[in-house]
Amino acid sequence: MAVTIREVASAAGVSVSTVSRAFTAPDQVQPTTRQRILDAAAKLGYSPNPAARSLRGGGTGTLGLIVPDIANPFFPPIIKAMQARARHLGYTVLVADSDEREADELAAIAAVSKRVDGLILWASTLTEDRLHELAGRMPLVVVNRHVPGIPEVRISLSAGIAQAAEQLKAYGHRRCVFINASRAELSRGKSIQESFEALDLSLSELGPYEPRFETGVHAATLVAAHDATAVIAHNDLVALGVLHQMANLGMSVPRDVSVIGIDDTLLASVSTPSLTTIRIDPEEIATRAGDLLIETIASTTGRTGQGLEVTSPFVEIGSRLIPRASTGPAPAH
Amino acid sequence: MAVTIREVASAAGVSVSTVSRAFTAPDQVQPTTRQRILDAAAKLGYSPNPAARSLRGGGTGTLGLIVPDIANPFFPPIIKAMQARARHLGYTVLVADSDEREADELAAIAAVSKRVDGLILWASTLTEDRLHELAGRMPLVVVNRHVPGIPEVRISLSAGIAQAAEQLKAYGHRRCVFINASRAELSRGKSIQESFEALDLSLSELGPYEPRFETGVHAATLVAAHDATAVIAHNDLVALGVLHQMANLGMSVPRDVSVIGIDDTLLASVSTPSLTTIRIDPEEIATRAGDLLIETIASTTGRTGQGLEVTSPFVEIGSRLIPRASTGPAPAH
DNA sequence: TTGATGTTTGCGAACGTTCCCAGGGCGTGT
DNA sequence: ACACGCCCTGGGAACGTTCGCAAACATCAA
Repeated sequence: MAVTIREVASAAGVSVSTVSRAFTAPDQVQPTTRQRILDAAAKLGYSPNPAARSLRGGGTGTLGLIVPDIANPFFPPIIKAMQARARHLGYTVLVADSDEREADELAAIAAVSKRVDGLILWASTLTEDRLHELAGRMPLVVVNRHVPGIPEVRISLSAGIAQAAEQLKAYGHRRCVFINASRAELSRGKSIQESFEALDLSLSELGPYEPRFETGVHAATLVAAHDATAVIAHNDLVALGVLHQMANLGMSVPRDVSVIGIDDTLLASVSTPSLTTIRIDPEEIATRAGDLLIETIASTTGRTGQGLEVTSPFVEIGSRLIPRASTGPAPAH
Repeated sequence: MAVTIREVASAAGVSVSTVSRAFTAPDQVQPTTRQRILDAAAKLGYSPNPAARSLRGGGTGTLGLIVPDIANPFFPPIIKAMQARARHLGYTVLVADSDEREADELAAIAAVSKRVDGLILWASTLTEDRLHELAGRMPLVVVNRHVPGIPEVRISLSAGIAQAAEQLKAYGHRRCVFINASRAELSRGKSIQESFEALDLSLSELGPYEPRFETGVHAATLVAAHDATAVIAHNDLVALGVLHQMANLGMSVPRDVSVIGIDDTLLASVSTPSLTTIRIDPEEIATRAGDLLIETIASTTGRTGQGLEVTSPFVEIGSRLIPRASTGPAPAH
């Protein structure tokens, strides 16, 4: 069996209370006693039982993260970064995915909710009412979703898009196409439309389609029909579909057409040609979302998050263009 | 506060024991009573507190999975599949990564070990002694690692490699290159060497390098020097590096040279040209590893895994060739 | 009718921890 | 010398659940 606090106590010749304090409130116990306890604990290989701790009411020390799809290459770096951040703050992260179906999301929430101190819901499919109800039951942070009264992290593409528009403009492009493959109501199209208009670039929108490779393949064949010389895709995966089909059609990227992705996933850096894309920094978003949740937890428990400065319950993450080889000067004519 | 078993008990007019049994041993309680309890529980929104459960000694209902790198595109589909399998069997999965460093792996193990019923260690960096010690303390399954006496899942590439060799042979290739980018002692090279020899194909080995995109880029320039017409890379990522550099060198794939990857990650299916690769089925490996762990847990606890047939503590996962567009006939001469 | 057997239920201890409360020791100001 | 306060420590209840034990009741054979 695992070694308990009691064994450490008798080994150190103190009571269990003192051992407990030696770990949770080190300054309330005399340094010499404390050292004796720590030594005994180390020798016995003691570490506190999280189940007992959380039963007593101390929280679980775990954050829940529910993303649409773990296998979507956009998320793994975020998960990884959040793990790192959370561990640094003494938390563990429990990840699950919703497959973008409400039923699965509810199942995932049910599976993790009792094991975590709070939940980060990424692009939740739940109704606003349900989210409010959930937020009443436990600390909640939503990402890529706006629900009044619930702490939120939002990804803003506008900076990256503006940079993309600038680059295309500078390269002499005039007519562009946006491939909309968003299944959610919040399309990236509106923001793009505005940025391009501001620079006097014509932009046609294709779709909406599903955010799949084949969508890019399909849409690529339509680009020529729009007489466009640049394509901006809903994400890197779709952009790769475009790249693929352009090659099939005997067109050269970026000589004949420029292609821009969104997300800066691994895909973008290893494609041929490498993909110019709009980057959303996974570390930043993971850190901000994690911190926001911990802060929300702290404010409900009263227990203070260790050294986190107070932030607004609304956080915006920026983006920027990562120029690579898939964009270049517009063809002469 | 959350609703407890006591409230359900008084609502249903029975004792807490009976409520507990209604959930954990349904056949020990009279059907009518049981129904009354279930109704009350549903109305109150009761669900058992996992912390209390595991404190009492019932296990945590969680499996730990430690992989080298969550962001490596090979793992997300495996994680996803294991989550699905585990949930189906009433378990949750807690994932962490080791970054292939012993210190980080130990930290990850420390962080999760008290919260899980057992651990799956993927390509562990730990010494055999440490692993044995760990296995003595909790149920353990290792993947891609052989330690006598510890349940193991091994990935066998031989079938896929044989198919690859066959295909290259049939396409008339004679001289091939293998890019070794394994940091572990167990290189994929030996198995490959054997398969190719068996078909009378010449195989030169490059490396060992790090398993990175740039490795492929670098190695590609060496292929011509070996007078080879086919490349088999340590994994898809390295293969994409080869593809990338071949394009830079003005060589066409598969016209001038054929390229084969390993793993069949998302990368392989969306590259241009799409990548012929050796597939390891993520669902199979996740299922087998998960089941093996649950079984190991059951055999130590005495608690029987729900309806899993007994398997040997050694499981081998096969592989097969996924032919795509990066392989083709050898150049005429 | 009686004893044996089986089914359904309740009581209460135990899991490992935290934290409130109280008590003892010691220094300080009067 | 006394009272007061502070620092350090120990005792013990509580968290929500499971499970061994035994009581209550029904069934059935002799």
